[in-house]
Amino acid sequence: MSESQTRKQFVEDLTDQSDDFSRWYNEVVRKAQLADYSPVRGSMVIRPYGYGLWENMQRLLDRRIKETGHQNAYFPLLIPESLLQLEADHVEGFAPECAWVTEGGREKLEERFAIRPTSEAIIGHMYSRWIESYRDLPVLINQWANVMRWEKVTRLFLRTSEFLWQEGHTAHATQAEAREEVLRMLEVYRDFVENELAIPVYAGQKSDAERFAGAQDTFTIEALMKDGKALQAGTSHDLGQHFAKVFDITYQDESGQRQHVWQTSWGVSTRLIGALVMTHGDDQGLRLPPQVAPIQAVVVPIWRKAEDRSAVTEFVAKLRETLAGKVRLHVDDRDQHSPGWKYNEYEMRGVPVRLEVGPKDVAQQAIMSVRRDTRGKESIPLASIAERLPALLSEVQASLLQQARDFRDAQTVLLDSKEAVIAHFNEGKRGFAAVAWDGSAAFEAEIKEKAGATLRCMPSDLSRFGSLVRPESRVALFARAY
RNA sequence: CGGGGCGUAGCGCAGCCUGGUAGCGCACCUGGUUCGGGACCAGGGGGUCGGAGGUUCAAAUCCUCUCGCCCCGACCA
Repeated sequence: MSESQTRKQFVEDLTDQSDDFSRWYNEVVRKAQLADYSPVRGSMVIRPYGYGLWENMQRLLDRRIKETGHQNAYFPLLIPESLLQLEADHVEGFAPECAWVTEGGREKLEERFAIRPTSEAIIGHMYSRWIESYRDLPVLINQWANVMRWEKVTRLFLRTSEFLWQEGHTAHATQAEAREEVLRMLEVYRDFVENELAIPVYAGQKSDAERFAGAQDTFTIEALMKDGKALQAGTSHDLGQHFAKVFDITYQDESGQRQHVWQTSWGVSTRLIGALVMTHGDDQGLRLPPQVAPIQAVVVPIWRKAEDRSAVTEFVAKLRETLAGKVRLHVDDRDQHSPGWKYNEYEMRGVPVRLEVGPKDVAQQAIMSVRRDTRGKESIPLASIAERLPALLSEVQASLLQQARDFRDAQTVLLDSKEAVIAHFNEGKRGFAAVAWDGSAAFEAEIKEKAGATLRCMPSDLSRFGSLVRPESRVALFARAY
């Protein structure tokens, strides 16, 4: 039997990515205890390890949202149908996936409530009451919330009926200021996703066919998963004055004229956890970027004899003290599992660095570190671990981003025609295909129809697409997508 | 929503064709020995076979309906 066949005997073993990527994904999400299925169809339970990831993401993104002048607030879960219906495109976009509350207590409601699929309507309604003067602008509010969309086909983190996200909703005096906000937040997302999640993205604008229901323009960051499919990782919408007009959000300008505000909305969701899994994971399991990993380093104590045990325990206590407040550390001193078992377990769960402490290490007053991304080993003296380990974690973070970027770049091709794009995807190739696009809906629709690839975005950074740049067309990235 | 597949112990599966009172591996519990890449021995606990109805002396097994999940397509963060 080969090694891989032998390994299959273990419960915690995973399907190889190359055998069945979807299956690998489902297994790793559940076995690493990120999430589990719930008794509610299409809904999942986010387990502590997965929620810890989300909390770290929240903290890092929330900081950026506040640094750009926004405040958090909370709007209600239930949205009156009458409010939702005010904006035709919007309600058209969400109608098929709304869940409705029709009863309260034992009485049927006169007007049913939608469980929010997003909050433009309720927030627009409130803004119309809050905004009177140009002095009230801009309004820069974000909320962290759950939303619900009645999805027919669900997948853990990628598409569930209920999911967690943040949604920013802003109102501005001028179109230019709103557009500036849209692009500012897109850049915040790009920076957050690349630097904290180590996921490289193409930032750009959506086509009319792909933009958000009710938006004037939608901007997006698009990531590439290891199976070659693209994933929309965040969106930022220029809402123009559509919602301002239907919700009557107006202000008096300096000359006393009544004007409609210009609005934006932008969001990222727990889908980013799915992106993280599929960007970095390998056949052994997750590989988490240290910046968001719930456990940055796991300590595995090793002993043979009773006297080893006390020496090791003592050493581990010192190690713990040295690293307190510097690294998110977990010591696994459980007796029921061997060190080897623990190595496999924490590799599967993606812990960036493992610290092995056995009698040999105690004798040398050092710790054997093993990084998850390359399995590179390095013995670090206790005296320098407080400096070296954070540096090592930074190296892992940088390395994951670099690996993902190399993959994404290698999977991005420049093609010279619609036909070439169709042929590319129909040959079974994946990744991003860049092409000069005449802007016609027919061009886009034909590729979608014949090759199953959609226009992911028109990238704003054209530095690597120079040969496709023409005055009469725009550069468009096509991909098979989640 | 269309096509395909699967529901038997916590997980992975066998048993179903050819009905006869449910089994294997891992996990779990107890005791002991172990521990530097998934330890071993001994003992033990756990299942209305997804659900409902039917056929039969007898149903995990045959029939009907139903629910759920997975994969591939159409729609979406």
